[in-house]
Amino acid sequence: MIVKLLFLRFIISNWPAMELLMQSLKMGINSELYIKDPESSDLGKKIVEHSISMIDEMGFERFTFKKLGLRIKSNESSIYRYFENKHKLLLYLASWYWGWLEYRMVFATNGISDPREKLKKAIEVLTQNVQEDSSVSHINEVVLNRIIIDEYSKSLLVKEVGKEKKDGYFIVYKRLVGRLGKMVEEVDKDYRYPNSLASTVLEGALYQYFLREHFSTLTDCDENITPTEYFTDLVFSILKKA
Amino acid sequence: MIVKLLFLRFIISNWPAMELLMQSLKMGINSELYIKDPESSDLGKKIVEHSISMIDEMGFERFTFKKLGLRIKSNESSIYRYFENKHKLLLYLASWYWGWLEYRMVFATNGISDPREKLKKAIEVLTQNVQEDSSVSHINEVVLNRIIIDEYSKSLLVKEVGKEKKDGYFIVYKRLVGRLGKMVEEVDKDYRYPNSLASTVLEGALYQYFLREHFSTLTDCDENITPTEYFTDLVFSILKKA
DNA sequence: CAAAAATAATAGCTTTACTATCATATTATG
DNA sequence: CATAATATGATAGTAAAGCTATTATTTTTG
Repeated sequence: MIVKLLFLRFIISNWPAMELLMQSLKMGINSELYIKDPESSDLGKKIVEHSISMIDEMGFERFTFKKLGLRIKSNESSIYRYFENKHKLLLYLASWYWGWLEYRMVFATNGISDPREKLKKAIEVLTQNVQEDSSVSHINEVVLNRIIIDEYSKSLLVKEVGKEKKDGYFIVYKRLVGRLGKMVEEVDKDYRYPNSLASTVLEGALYQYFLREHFSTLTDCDENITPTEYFTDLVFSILKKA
Repeated sequence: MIVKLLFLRFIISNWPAMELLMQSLKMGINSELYIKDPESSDLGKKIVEHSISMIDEMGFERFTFKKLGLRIKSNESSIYRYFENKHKLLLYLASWYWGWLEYRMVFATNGISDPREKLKKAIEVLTQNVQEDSSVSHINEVVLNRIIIDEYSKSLLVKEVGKEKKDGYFIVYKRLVGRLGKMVEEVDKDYRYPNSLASTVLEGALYQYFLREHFSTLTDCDENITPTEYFTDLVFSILKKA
């Protein structure tokens, strides 16, 4: 009884934050990434939910809409009414992921006025690997984080797509890099490469996790040393001391 | 006449170096990456040569052995006698590329005794983009560099392959990161993340070139600022001063 | 309840990623 | 130089991927 009550209170107290999160996430994701908004129906949510777990299990190349249809007992053709193809679906998942990270970062750094503390917190949130499946019911953020580590680079590769479209697909990521770059500038106005540093941290953190998992000799990160520690040290060694 | 003579002298004087390069390159490349050594025949060389240009033109996913066959007026099935599939071919090209860079790096840093100067030179060679089609006749290193920037991450993604095999496919790259890591250690024995820094520099340089080309707002690199400059500054800010 | 919208079932098409077989060059060697 | 070995080419075929189209059946909603 008490448990239930507590649970209820939790839901209620978190409702506005959750709403805000969903708002902010949906706002960010470019509507050209989907044909029909997957958040708008049960089937759509199922598609997103199970595509995440299937890509994690079998890897992006072996994942197909046909297999997904079988898994969720729906029809291949129905899935095509939500996403043009699996590449767009991956872009959608990636946008969702970066939007979610952005939200958490903004939230976590919100009250902090000292630029160094703020940047430190931001790096922490952005380079930590996700441990808890927290906010949105049908999306498992832990698994999503794993597939982003393994598959994100595939989403970038876009010979087929024109500059304008490409820009749209990556607005969320671009905005996130921009924010981080700004925070770097706040700490050291004279540093000449804030955007490069920001993109290096975001991409580099994924890469270090990838290496830790698949090519451990290429990284010093392990159970003890985290990518967060490595990049925090890196960034604050580079920026001039206060 | 004078031009011809000079050219001849150049070839002759470079012959041993060239031989050595070829040796070192072939040595490095894991023989499981090909079925039949492409260096051993005209057809093999053609396959390598034209696969590079075709991947550059159309991107790795659109590139197929059938199309390559058409281009070089050979048969799809003949190509399959050299490479198991296009993914292995990409791994072969990547190994070749890293081996070539490794060779140039070792060569360029050979005489240098000061660890800082040595590391600086290494970073220069490893992060510079390739401007001249220099050493091996049938391989255009400029174009190869371009496809590595765009497609290298695809070669890494290896859900299908077991740990042991994977290690074999990437020996050259691993050795290169190892070498660079060692040079970092030589400069600062107390730095805790030499391998992570080495892998960050190699991967990060490719990424900065990629961004410069496709998402220029995410980087400060442009015609004036090079990834080499950015990473040189980064590395030497991190390592403790002499 | 009827119309509209969403989903499912089925079929079919083109391309990719191969494998297999047999024919024909090319090269090596006795 | 003959011939056996080897490399390459031509052709065919298969399974799966990556779609599109059509029609039938639910489900939603005004």
